[in-house]
Amino acid sequence: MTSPLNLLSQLSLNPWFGALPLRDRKRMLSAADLRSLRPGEMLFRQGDAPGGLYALVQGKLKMSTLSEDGKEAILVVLETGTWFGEISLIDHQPRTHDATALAAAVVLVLPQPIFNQLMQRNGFALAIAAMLAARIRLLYGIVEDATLRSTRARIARRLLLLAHGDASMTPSGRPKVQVSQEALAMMIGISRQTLSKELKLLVQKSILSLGYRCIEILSETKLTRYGDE
Amino acid sequence: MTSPLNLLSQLSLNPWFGALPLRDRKRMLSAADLRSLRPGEMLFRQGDAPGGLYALVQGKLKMSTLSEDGKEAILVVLETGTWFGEISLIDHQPRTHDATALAAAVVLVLPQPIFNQLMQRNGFALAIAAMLAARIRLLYGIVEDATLRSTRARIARRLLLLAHGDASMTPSGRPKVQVSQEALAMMIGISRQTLSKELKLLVQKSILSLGYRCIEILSETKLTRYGDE
DNA sequence: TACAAACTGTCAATTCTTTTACAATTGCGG
DNA sequence: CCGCAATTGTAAAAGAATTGACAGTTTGTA
Repeated sequence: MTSPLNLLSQLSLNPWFGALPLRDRKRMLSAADLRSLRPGEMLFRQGDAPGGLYALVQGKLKMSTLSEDGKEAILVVLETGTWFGEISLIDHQPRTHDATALAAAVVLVLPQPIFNQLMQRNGFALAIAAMLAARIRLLYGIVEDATLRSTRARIARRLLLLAHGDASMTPSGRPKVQVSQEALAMMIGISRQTLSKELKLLVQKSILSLGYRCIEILSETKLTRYGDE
Repeated sequence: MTSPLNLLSQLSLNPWFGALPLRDRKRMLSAADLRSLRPGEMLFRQGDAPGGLYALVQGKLKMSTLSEDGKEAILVVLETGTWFGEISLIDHQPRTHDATALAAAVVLVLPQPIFNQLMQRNGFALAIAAMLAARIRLLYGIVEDATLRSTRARIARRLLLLAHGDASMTPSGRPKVQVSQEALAMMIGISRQTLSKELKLLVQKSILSLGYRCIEILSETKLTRYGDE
């Protein structure tokens, strides 16, 4: 399952990693270590010193921050294949978020020195720049949603975002978002109750169907329209 | 005022640009054109094809997006010396925001081909990566504020953010934020009336003093405490 | 200098969210 | 397979923000 060869092909499914020259990819895998996390275990905390570049090999990780008064904001839930943690490596500043395993997880850890070496190669630096640009576009979208869209529209848009980032599909081919309503509410920045009410509304319109820790999108088309206000 | 030499020293006040090797800085300036904008004129629009890398030489620019129903969200108001517009150059995707001159402005335009050439040099690519990382940290902060802080705290924090990005100081050395309340409200994502009420409250506590299109911060310390909820 | 346009202050009515509280359901570990 | 912990559904009361409306203020400019 985690033999070097399978790992290479599995991680290469990620478009960013897959587009790197084979040489770089092999170099990264051979220099990296695997680390297992139990559910609830933290990979790093906000404020920690940078430790390395990570790839999520198995399981789910949430990136979140806590406010002084104990409220939690979830920035994103990472899916298998995602690379993350590069910001701290680039600017040598503390980690911006807590990274916590939601389920048993395995991450690949590329030590900082190796990352620094790779960054000396211009092709790799350009690839990292492209990754950063993608992150920024994503964040622009989130900021835009937060500042000028209604709660209703933000729910729809976040669901679509999760559906795309998330590979898990139902047998019927419909996207299934596997997050608790509580966590989803924390991503959007609203209360669980408000979210619950809005979701019910979407169920009535047969745009969604709800399960335990799981939201199935029945009609992406309708949901998109819903997200346009 | 805009002679090549003055331009170099003026733009070098910006930490990012100032840290580039002199050779790169000269190369950039000699390859770039100046462009003047009248108040209200747009440098580019959301959805436009990438045109170049920009530096604001004089005046003020706002970066904003419009929603379908006509509401405007201002991401940021750029101050003199800021470089911007790099995302589209990196990922070759359309511009993410509208860029509009708030006052008569002058921008430096570095054509895309020159930018691409520079990116071939690893030192420059690393500098761009650092710039992107800084953008991402800023955005993380904005997202965090939007999702888990009260309106009150967000106002305080955004004022502090503007005060730092903004070089304009009063004779007494206190930071003065020169933005209309309407624009500030659009950045935070609240209505002008709500903002006005909160600002008055801050005036009563002698943390701020208000003028026409201008907010003076009397006590950064108190304002910071206020922003911590 | 007088006028128009842009900006600010304030209020009441309305809409939207959170909070608090509790019942019902689901899933997993022993 | 039973029970506990996590999750979801719902409702009423309280709290906040938006909307719409209008008066007062400042600025620049004709």
